[in-house]
Amino acid sequence: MVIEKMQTDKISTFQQLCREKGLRVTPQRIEIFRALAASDDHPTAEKLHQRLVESLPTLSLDTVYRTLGTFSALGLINKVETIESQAHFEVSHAHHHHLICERCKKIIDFEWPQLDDTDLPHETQSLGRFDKKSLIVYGICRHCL
Amino acid sequence: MVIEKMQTDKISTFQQLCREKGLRVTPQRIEIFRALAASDDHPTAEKLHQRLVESLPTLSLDTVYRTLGTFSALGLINKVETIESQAHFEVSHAHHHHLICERCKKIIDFEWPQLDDTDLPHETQSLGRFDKKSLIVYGICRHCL
DNA sequence: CACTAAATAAGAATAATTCTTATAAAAGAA
DNA sequence: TTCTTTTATAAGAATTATTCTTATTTAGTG
Ligand SMILES: [Mn+2]
Ligand SMILES: [Mn+2]
Ligand SMILES: [Zn+2]
Ligand SMILES: [Zn+2]
Repeated sequence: MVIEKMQTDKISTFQQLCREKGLRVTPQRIEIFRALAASDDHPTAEKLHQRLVESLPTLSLDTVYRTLGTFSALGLINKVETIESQAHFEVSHAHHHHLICERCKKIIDFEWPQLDDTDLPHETQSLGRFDKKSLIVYGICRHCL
Repeated sequence: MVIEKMQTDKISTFQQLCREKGLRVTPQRIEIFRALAASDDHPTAEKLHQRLVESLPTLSLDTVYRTLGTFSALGLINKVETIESQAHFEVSHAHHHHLICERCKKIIDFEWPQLDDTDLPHETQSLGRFDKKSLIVYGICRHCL
């Protein structure tokens, strides 16, 4: 119930934002956003498409890619960096970092405000203006241990 | 001169390691390793190939990919994680992190031993056994500022 | 030198992503 | 609502990045 409400809120905030940015609110965009927001993993475009064709049988994979690109440009979602060939996505939320299991490739969120608040080492100052920290920690998840 | 010596050392260490691992020392492997070790950027397979065809005109792109894969499996080189489509590579050296310029996409190394030595937040303990930290910091390099 | 296993070149194949174009449908106006 | 304009979509073609297949070459070894 609370969860459903959160979902509804997320969706209407999303629709709001689309209108502000001059983007049309299409069923495809709503469903793609909803599906990604409902994911607790970090799905690929392909995976999302697989999940969505159930409810939108004519949805094309291209639309998923195109829409994820649009959302990403708006900062609504993030492309998660990994060394894998397929890109992974997530709805933007509280800034966080990722654990990646080297065996099953699962991506797990965790927060580390202490790191976020720490300044980079002094010598980086001369290299440019850098800020957004994204930490990836590799290891083995508890299911694979 | 000192640099040349370092290079020679790197190459012979490399040859040593190949033999230990039962890998044949081929001109292609030597040159690919040399080219990557001589790079101060983080080239893609394609970029490396472009650089190498000058000295090895028959070198195939496939060999570059295959060889980088082999080296990577040995831990001799690293695939650098970015959200870009093409993979970037570097010869393994002192553990370090990366600054990525959002404008020119340049990848810049920096070290942060303090981060390396800091334990992850307590709540990650239950998620598995994670250790290898890889920090990417996004921003604008000084040339693009 | 001769043998054998491993590596390579070349091009075909595959996987991931993006592009092209004809059609559909949102948003806004009448 | 209906009409108009503009944007988004579906479908499949195209492109890009990477990997595979196979015939040939070569490193390592005796
Ligand atoms: Mn995440
Ligand atoms: Mn590096
Ligand atoms: Zn795992
Ligand atoms: Zn730059």
